[in-house]
Amino acid sequence: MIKNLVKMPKTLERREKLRSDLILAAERMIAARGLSGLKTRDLAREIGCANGAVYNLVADMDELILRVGSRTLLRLDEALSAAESAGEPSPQETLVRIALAYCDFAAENLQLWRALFEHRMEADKVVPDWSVQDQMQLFRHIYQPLAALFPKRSREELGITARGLFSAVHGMVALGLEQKLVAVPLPALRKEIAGLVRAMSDGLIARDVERSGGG
Amino acid sequence: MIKNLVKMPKTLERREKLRSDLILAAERMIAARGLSGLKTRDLAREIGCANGAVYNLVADMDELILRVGSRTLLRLDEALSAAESAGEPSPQETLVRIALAYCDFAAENLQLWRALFEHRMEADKVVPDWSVQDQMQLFRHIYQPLAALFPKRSREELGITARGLFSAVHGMVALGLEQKLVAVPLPALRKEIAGLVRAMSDGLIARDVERSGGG
DNA sequence: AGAAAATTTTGAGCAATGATCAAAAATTTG
DNA sequence: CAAATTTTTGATCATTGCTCAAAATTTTCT
Repeated sequence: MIKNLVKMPKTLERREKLRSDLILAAERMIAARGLSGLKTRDLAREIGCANGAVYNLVADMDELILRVGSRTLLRLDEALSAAESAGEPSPQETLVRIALAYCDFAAENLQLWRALFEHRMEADKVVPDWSVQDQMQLFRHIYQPLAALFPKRSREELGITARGLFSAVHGMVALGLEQKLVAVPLPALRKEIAGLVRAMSDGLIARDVERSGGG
Repeated sequence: MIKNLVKMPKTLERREKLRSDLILAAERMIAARGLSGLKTRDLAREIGCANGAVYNLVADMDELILRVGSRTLLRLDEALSAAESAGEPSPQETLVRIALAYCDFAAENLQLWRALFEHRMEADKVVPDWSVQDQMQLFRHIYQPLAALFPKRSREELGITARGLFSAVHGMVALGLEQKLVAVPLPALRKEIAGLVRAMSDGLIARDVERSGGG
């Protein structure tokens, strides 16, 4: 029968509250014990419902992990936004600040940040659109300073450069924070990143000038 | 009782053969179905032994995955070595060739390459030394051309730069081959990588000159 | 309000999986 | 060849994500 959408029945209210509790509990659990430490039974106990009830709130673990990822991406986005506008407006230094903010966020939210990249969708299931959109937002922070540095480049070229630069920084952070390869002290890693970002943008500018005129 | 080490009894022979079969089967299985598609029962069936026998050949799944990783790293090392010496000897172009070789290897061995980074040791177990050593070897390819470019830098500084550069390329390959973010066609990715590596080394050289004299 | 209908929650249970270990099989020794 | 030793086996355990019939709850209808 058709639901009364105005009264917001107790059931729906409770459900929304529970769903939100579930996502928060999952977030805490990943932060504390890593993606592989996330267990449905622990979650159910934590939010006070039956094992099976988790699947009334969320289609499966994949969705839950993606929801947590969405929250992590949102916070990351905020951190990058803050870095974008704090400090001197020079595009190069803005790029450096954003890179360092990315590094700091990853270090401070290690497990949640890792979960973003470790998680693999169960075979032949596609990542839902809302999650993909979340991810794409990140490049936009880096896009603006790049556009200022390279006014002649097309939107598409800039997009490619932005993704490349972002990926390079991501790699440095990823391998830098990985204890698998030699663990690097955080200050050293930050210095390394700042140096390479400056070098990359210097190099890109030099090649840009070379290309479009001044020899 | 004390084993006769000369006769190489049938048992040991068989065991070594089985162990080797096991690792090869695991390699094929990861290549075909990804790290998460690796199952002990399938492995046992594949090499023709009982389920439990897998644990006579290998301590646990972690060790097996590390053994496969060791083989993958060896092949990667060979690919990078080949790139190091093929083509013009200019250090910059050598760096570009190595980066592209890394990219190509990852693309051609996608699942095995991913397994190298996806795998996480079970909680509070340490990666054995032989595996760590394998991993460190990779930086050495990039170290030599860098030493040629920056003769004044100390061994330690060069090591840091080498790791940074390697990590940056790794990041571009990792996010570039990840269908999670927008899938990039391989030729475009290679172009992007070559461009950024050239820019990075240009930038690094400029900053080096600036630092140690001409300015 | 109260009974019937519809919905939601529950938790026992399923299937898959990594790992174990007592018993069976094979090998070596004497 | 029989006893002693080692190796292999596969039934079994514990853990998981997930399902689904039954129980509990909520809503609807009179």
